[in-house]
Amino acid sequence: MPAFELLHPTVQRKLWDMRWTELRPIQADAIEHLLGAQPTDCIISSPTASGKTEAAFLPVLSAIADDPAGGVRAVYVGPLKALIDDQFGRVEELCTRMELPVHRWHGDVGDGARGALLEAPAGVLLITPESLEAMLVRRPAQLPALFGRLAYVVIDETHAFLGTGRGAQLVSQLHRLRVRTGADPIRIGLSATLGDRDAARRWLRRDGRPVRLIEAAAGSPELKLRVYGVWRREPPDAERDAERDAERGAEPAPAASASDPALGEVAARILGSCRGKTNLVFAGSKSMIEALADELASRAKAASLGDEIVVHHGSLAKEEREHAEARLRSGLPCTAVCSNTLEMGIDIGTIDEVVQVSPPWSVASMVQRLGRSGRRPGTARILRGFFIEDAPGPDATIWDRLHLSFLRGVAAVELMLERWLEAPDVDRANLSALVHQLLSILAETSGIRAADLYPRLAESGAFPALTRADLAALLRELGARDLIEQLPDGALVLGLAGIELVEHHGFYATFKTAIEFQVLHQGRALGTLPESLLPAAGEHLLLAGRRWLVEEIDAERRCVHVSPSRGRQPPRFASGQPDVAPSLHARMRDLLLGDAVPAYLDEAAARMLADARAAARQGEIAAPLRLLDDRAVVSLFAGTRVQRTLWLALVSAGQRAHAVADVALEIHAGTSAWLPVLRRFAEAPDGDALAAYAEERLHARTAGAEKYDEYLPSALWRRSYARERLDLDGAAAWAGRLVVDAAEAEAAEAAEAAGAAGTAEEK
DNA sequence: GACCTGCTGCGGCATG
Repeated sequence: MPAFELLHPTVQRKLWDMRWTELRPIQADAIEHLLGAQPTDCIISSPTASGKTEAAFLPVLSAIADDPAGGVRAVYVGPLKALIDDQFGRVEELCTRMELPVHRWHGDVGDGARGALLEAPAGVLLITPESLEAMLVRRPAQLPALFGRLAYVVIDETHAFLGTGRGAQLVSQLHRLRVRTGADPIRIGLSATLGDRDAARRWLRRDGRPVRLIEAAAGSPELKLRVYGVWRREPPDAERDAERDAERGAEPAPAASASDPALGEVAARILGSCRGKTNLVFAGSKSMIEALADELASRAKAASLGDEIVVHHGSLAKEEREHAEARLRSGLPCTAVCSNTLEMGIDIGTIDEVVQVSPPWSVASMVQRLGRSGRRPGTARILRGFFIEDAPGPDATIWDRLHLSFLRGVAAVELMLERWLEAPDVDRANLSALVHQLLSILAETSGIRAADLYPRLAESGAFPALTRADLAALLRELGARDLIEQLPDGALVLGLAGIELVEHHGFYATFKTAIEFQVLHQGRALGTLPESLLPAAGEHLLLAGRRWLVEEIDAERRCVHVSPSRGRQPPRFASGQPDVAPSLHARMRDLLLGDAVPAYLDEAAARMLADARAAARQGEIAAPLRLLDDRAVVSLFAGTRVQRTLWLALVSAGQRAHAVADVALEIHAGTSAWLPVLRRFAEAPDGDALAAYAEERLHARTAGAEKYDEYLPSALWRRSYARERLDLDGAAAWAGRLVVDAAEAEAAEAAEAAGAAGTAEEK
């Protein structure tokens, strides 16, 4: 039967009303699968704005149209409140002719709307994982009435959940709902970019039931691609000013106007190609976003362009972000300087050009960003990359001259063109999320026997590596910390510390956030800054694309009061850095050692590549190991994890080694010192020992760790660190290879020395 | 130099 015929009559009428002339192939496939004879879980994968939401909701609404009440029949889980608000409008529009209520529930939803759902649960509910968590913890008795008849769960932006603690939380929640209410809904994942299809299916359902993959036929609109190299020839103004001040013996001016000429040049060129259009400019950091937006805005103003420059990132107030989104949708010329907050499917209308300033950390991220343009039929996707590199000065090292950041950008473009994407690790242990779900289950059940707890966690599929012994060790640790306790009848309940944790409103999220100060202008929220990097009163601050003077800091209320000003100083934000995949590093190395010049490089970028290749030849980067007089240089380009593992193997054995960016190592000792270390490591890599070193000496368990890592038994944390942050097999293979290379080099050297000695004797 | 996501219940006050 044709897909349209399978739809419920009211849904069909709605499509007539909306003057749809045909269903897209992905929608027809989804309808035929979900309304066919054997509907199963499925993943619908197709580009952004290709009608994925409708592909899921047309069949779901059809299926529940005649029986919409007696509980929520379909749940939509979204990773962002803004996305939920957008989708709420779209689903409501689809439901206008139907007697089918649509509800939304997240932190900004008022009591009235919440009451309406609780009073008569029915229809569709759009919700975040955190709000679902709050329901599980606070309203366990109401769950059967709310979700007992749940038939479908739609998970939007599935790729954002894969392999993350938040993803484990969501999968665990679905299992908990099933245990409590008996409902076992069909799961429908929606995604634009999937690096590993089988992994995505395994993540969605792990009990062996089939998961159907419904994919749009390959074939994307034409891609117009250009990569520009930009040289930073001199230090930024701030540095120069500081140096001049230092020479004069003066205090550095607090209101230094930090202007980076390279960023200014990028801004001028972006305006040149983007003026009069609607564009997204992705920059590498929030600090750079603000600095670049300021450069763009002052140039647009000086040239009297009507183009508006807006800003969008995670440290801006909701009102500021909504202003940017509305302006993008308006159709008036607009350039948004943004972070990955605009990667996901929030409605921002049609985008003409996507600009990437400084390389992204992953290929998947770049693909998501590019997916934002070329969505109008017949238009091309346009991507411009601007990669800034320091012009090498007299002190530049080989590593400076390799232009690694530029190379990472070009390598990411190359992999993107080959349709390669990073694969998420969906089999990871998710220990921090495990602690979170364990405490949450104790709150939900007000007590559960240990024998019932293991299956509830293990059978959820959220914690694939969990053994009974691991859980027992974890329970002992949590008991010792008063987070849980065991009653005389054997039931596990929350302890005093556990109750305190669960009752705090910060409990519901699996991720942690640093303490932040709110930035206010005349009582109006602009955004937030981390407590650890606050500017002082009297200093300047760029935020939300405008220039401010810090008037006063109210530590008690955690507020920074600002007023408009002319001085500019980019804000600072603390952050870690993600691990780069081995494939991306490998491609950087291939680029260095190859001789092909991609056609999309402009003249300066081609020059950068040529310079980097010359430096690579001079530095003998092709050789994995070079023995110099006072040190050994190891060129890895093997991914951050291999580098971290080898570095730990050396320093934990007392060697002086240090990392060169994340692609190489320098060992400051003779081979007689470090060769035995690597030989032992190659033969028997001991992940636990390396993790122990990282835990005790580098405080890896607190600094940069996940939210509840601090409550894990040491042994459990170490095993997961070794598995998730290190690459033991990869590093052991490298160690073995280096041992062989070093032995060969030394043998060659000895032979040469012997030969030289022989020649000397002959004389 | 380097990303992002989320949040309850209740007391107190103003307003119709």
